[in-house]
Amino acid sequence: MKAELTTKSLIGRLEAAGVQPTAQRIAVFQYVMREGDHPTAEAVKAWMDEHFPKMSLATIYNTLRILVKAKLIREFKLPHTDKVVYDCNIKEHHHFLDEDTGKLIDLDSETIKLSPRLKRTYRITETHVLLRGTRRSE
Amino acid sequence: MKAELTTKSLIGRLEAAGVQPTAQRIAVFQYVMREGDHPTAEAVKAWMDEHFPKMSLATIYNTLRILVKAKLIREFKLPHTDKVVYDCNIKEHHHFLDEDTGKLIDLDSETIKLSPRLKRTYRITETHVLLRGTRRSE
DNA sequence: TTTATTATTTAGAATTATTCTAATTTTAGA
DNA sequence: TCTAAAATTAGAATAATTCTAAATAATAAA
Repeated sequence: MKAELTTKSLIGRLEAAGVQPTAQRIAVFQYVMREGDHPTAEAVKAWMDEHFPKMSLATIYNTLRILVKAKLIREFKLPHTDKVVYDCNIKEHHHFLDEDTGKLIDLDSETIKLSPRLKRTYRITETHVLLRGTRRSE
Repeated sequence: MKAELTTKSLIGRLEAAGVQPTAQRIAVFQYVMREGDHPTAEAVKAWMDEHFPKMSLATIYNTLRILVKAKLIREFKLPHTDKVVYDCNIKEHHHFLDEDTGKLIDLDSETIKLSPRLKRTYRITETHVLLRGTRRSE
């Protein structure tokens, strides 16, 4: 595991962001950062039901909201599902939905370019992109 | 009004698409094609309450679904709202959300370019883009 | 035309993800 | 330890959309 993803360092990050590191918050943060692959609140709940004594769904939603607000994780509303997806990647990036596996893949920001004319006409503050398709066999 | 948007021609398009042109369907289609600017089902309902004797919300949802399936209009799930938005523009295109006015603006498909590397790695079948920001004053 | 069949519309119930409420529990500080 | 503030909780509320089953309208057959 990457050094920055130890429980200790994650607690440090919560504190640095002004978020009290309760047992529940540590568990949710840890799951999204380490195990979860673009999890939904539902996926967090399922994991907690297995690995945490007892966490209410309300706490999961509350905690995810707090983590997003603190910019420790990001949330995405994507057009292929009604469920909000959480992402440990807080850098600006895009998504590719692999239709074979159903998995979301992060795409680097530079893989998509806006035309200069567009940037001249609009002051763009947010860019949401979801591509769908399949991986090409190599 | 453009010649192709007369009631007669819209009825013709419904028929050509194998959709029986009932009064309700003509009214909804007409509204989305002519008056509505990226309307939601709610907006369609509000308009019908003013201009159509009596149309149930179920019919509005049914009809919009039928029109989308027939590829006469398109629907978009955008990340800034939970409401589905309908669009008379059936060509592949993107959207810009003007944060000053709240209005959606259609962007030409060519305003956004995917990197060649990306296209080499993935077979992309759908591209969803929403940009947010403000219009630059000229 | 009459009748039979099929398609459409409808009101209201159901669904689903998420947020809210109000009460309880936990934590931190004096 | 005691108090106050913060966090957690169960369950109710919300909101957009879909579903259900009954009523209405339209089309086709006799």
